[in-house]
Amino acid sequence: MATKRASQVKQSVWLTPRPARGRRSSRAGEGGPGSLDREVIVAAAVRLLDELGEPKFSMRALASRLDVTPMSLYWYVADKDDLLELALDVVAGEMALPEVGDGTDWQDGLRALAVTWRATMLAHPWAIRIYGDYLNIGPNSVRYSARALEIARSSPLSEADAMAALSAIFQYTYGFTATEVNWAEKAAEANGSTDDLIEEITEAVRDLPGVADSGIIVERPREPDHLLRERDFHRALDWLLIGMQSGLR
Amino acid sequence: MATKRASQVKQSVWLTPRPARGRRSSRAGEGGPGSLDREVIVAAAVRLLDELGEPKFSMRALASRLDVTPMSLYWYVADKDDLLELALDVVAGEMALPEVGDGTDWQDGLRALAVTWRATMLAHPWAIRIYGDYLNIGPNSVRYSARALEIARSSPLSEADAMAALSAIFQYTYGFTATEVNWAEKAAEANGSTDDLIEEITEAVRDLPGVADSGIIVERPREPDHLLRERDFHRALDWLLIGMQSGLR
DNA sequence: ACCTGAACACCGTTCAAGT
DNA sequence: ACCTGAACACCGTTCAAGT
Repeated sequence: MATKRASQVKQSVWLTPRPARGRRSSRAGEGGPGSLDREVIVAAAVRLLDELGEPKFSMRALASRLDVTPMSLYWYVADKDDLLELALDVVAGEMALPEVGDGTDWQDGLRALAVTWRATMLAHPWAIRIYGDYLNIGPNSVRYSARALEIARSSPLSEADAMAALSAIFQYTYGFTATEVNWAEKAAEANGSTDDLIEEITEAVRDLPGVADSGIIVERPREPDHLLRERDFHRALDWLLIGMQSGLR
Repeated sequence: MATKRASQVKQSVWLTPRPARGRRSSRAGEGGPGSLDREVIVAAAVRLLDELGEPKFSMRALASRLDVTPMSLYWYVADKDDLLELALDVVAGEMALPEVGDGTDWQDGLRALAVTWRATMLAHPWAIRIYGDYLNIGPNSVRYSARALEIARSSPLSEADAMAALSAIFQYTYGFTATEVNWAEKAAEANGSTDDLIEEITEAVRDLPGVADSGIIVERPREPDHLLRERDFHRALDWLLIGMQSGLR
């Protein structure tokens, strides 16, 4: 990730689309070793990433999952970076595209864009970790971005404001979801729920130098974390949308 | 990162603070090999991370920079994770704390919190990449968080809204800055400015399948990127603050 | 055309040993 | 108390070789 060719903008698989190699789906659904294929490899990568998480995922682990030598993968993908970029676009393909136009409100549209993005990333926590390392211009990502553009432009906002609105919604959603995923992963490592972890951390932080002696009160929320999270996520979206609206007069 | 002890919540150096080992600053400013110290190591780590970036930083590289064997570092820090967590708190120490109370507006306070956080992270791009992997409860981080709490509570918002407001500001700022850093890093890899990169990508994306044939117009902004970024960053903060304000009546 | 084996240049970290 | 050397269990990727 981000450790790529040091020169031009070949920064993406999608900009130098070598054709997928391997048997071109002759007799579909054959299975078993030997039936390698770029799509098969990428699909297996997504599943293994879901299983192991990004830090434990490796080319070697993927190869052994597919019952081949690590190096055989390199017949189909240029390197690990390219494979991950392909995997990201598979994930992007899972995002439900919100409707646009006539009946639907642009504010509902923007919210729906945020909601589907978050849901998809929560389903593949590794994806949000590497998301920023790639351009995300695969067919599925592009489809999503195009719809996002349409929705933003269907609003009464100026072109500049519409673009800023899209960025704002997206960057907030990115930050929120990344934080969310990190807590979930920390909780999983501690073999507990996010609530347990928050409880423990809150206790511990209370006794920290600089906290105990200052006047700050550190309270843990009295509400289950996932409910609070849901509410807070939408509350900030409300705030953003209200703010956007307000500029219209 | 995130590859830690699989059991309890010893998830942070700060929760199990082994005393820093090494000569306790006898005759300060001695320099040269042999004058190892936890602080010296962490400071060197920050500098090397600034220089190399996170992906190229390694315990071995740090050791060779300090003219010692890799393993000598492990006398002072438990592992790489702990070292990075310590480095992150050094960075947190660079954040300017906004004033709170009487004279100053809570909205200006929240904005200042976002601005200083972003500025600090832009100065140490590696920091934002690993930020989410740690609890960030070192003394400097805690000082910042405490001030953030004070500012939020100085607002007329309800306790719940004040907490949600803080999250919203922070998560938006995190998302915005992370995106910003990623673009800057991609530009650096391509040996060009962010503007050049955006230009090239925009051109390339235009010709992509699914873009060319659809009706979407992909235009590049007519304004230098850093200006646009500054404006957009603050515009979304405006929107959030307007939204928060609006709930008060 | 597709896959393998050996090898290279890396990692973080262990352990026992040196001073 | 502090530092080292050798070794282990990993990485991604090269290259030449097999079929």
